Amino acid sequence: MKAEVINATESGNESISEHMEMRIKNRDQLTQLGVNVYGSRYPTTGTIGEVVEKHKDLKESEEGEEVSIAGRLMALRGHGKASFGDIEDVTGSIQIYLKQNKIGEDKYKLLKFVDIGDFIGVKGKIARTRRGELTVFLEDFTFLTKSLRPPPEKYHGLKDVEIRYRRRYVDLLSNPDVRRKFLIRSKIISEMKSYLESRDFTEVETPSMSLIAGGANARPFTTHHNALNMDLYFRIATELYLKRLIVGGMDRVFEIGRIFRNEGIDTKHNPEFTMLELYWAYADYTDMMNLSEELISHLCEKILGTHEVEFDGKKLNLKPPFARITMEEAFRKYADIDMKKLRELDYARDIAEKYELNLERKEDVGYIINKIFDVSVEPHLVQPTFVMDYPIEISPLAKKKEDDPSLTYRFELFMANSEIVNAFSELNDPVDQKNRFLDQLKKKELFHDEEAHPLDEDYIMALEYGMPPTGGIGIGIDRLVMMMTDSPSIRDIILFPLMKQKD
RNA sequence: GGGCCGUUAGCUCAGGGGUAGAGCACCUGACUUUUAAUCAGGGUGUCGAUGGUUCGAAACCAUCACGGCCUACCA
Repeated sequence: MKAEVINATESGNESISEHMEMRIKNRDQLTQLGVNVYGSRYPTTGTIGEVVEKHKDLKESEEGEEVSIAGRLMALRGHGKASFGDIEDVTGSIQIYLKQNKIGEDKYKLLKFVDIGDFIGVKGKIARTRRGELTVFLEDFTFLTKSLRPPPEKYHGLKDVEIRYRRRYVDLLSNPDVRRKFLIRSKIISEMKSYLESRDFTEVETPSMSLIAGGANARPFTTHHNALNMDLYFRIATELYLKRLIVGGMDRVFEIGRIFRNEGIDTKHNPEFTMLELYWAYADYTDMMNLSEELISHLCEKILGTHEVEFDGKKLNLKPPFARITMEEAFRKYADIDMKKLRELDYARDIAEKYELNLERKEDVGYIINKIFDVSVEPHLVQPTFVMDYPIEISPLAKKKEDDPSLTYRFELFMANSEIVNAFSELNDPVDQKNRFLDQLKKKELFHDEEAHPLDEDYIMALEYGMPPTGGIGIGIDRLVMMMTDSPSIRDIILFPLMKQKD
């Protein structure tokens, strides 16, 4: 018996706890009584949420309709020949009441073998108890699935962050707020799609694996295709493929895609994350600013019902228009730094030293300016703010400004001191683009910069066919979800974050 | 990568050289309108792992593993 038990339940080398043994015994007792503890479909009259909604005005003396519902048993309160319980599905939870003389002595005895966490189907009339609680007065119940492991404590839920991330299913089943966050994440993405589709954008899918990983500064993951005997990279951005589609005449495209970057992990970074990239022909970066503030405020209104969002103890007002400031103005306003002077390498180095920046030998003026910006200006950017006109060296895919070729038509949107959106008027001159790529290659050699953009000859060729003036945008979905759900860590809004192997 | 902190029962946590603790959960019994049900009884444990110090280690020391926060890099 014991051997069979272990066979059926062992996962890894873990020993069987007393709690599991009790549950396994209950399962076996039921099986011996001819009960199928892993039942099949259970036709319901609706979800628990629907039943609760439908009967929310039911008076204490009234009797509601007869319902069949299914869910996970989350609590059981025995009272001898009667018992209360709570069952829960994704839409909500409701109390159930079982009385021996209602469902019969034999059936009531089976309750002894029911454990919290089991899935059951129940049938009965809706009414209120003496305390006014909406309750299904059971006429019958059916085993749908036996649970062999005890759920976490009902009051505190599962707190251990390591187990929460490694066994998200336990986190989800015991912490309703976690479930709520992931449902919001899903809504944000689906609402984003329908919003963009309503503006005539077409959703597309571009390759996740290719010979060149371009479109961003990042180190890629590598993999290998056996049949073709070919090394491949996982994408670090969708940008260059999407712009090829603009060349091809798909004037408004977007992709909400998984991106992979082989870099550090912290509260704001997971190796795989999700980004919206969107390209709009005949538009420019001012259109992108309008679009991003409208999109973000639309999502807040539609999903949260408010423009006031609290994140990390900071109150954010996401009602448009968002503040717009050039990088040069931002430097002056928040750090009393003259950005024009920063273009002199020696001066930039001095300032960088003042901020105790580690420059890693990447002594490129644009790079240093950006680093100084990160430490001197970014900490001030709590309310949503567009920072415009980035240095050309760190913006190799953006069109340069006509009145100042050291800058580009690029902006980033900051909220709660974090970058959420990166967008620009796309560079569509193939000669300029090729030179920018070559500059990146020089950086790669000069500074051993493994994150520099690679040269993508096919992309240049595409530009040679002609890409209309285009505005493009990238939105970090994970960061946006973090803001909208007040989640301080990216791991709280990625269902299965990457964890180190244990044992 | 560096610094600090954590890992004790199924879960939430206390304990800090001398027999392993509490609440919830669980087990036994009582209870036909409870809801963090109640009442009476019962601790169910490789104290993250491995070494060391000690008469004696969950505790002290060392190393390792995993995790968290801060920091550095990146979105």
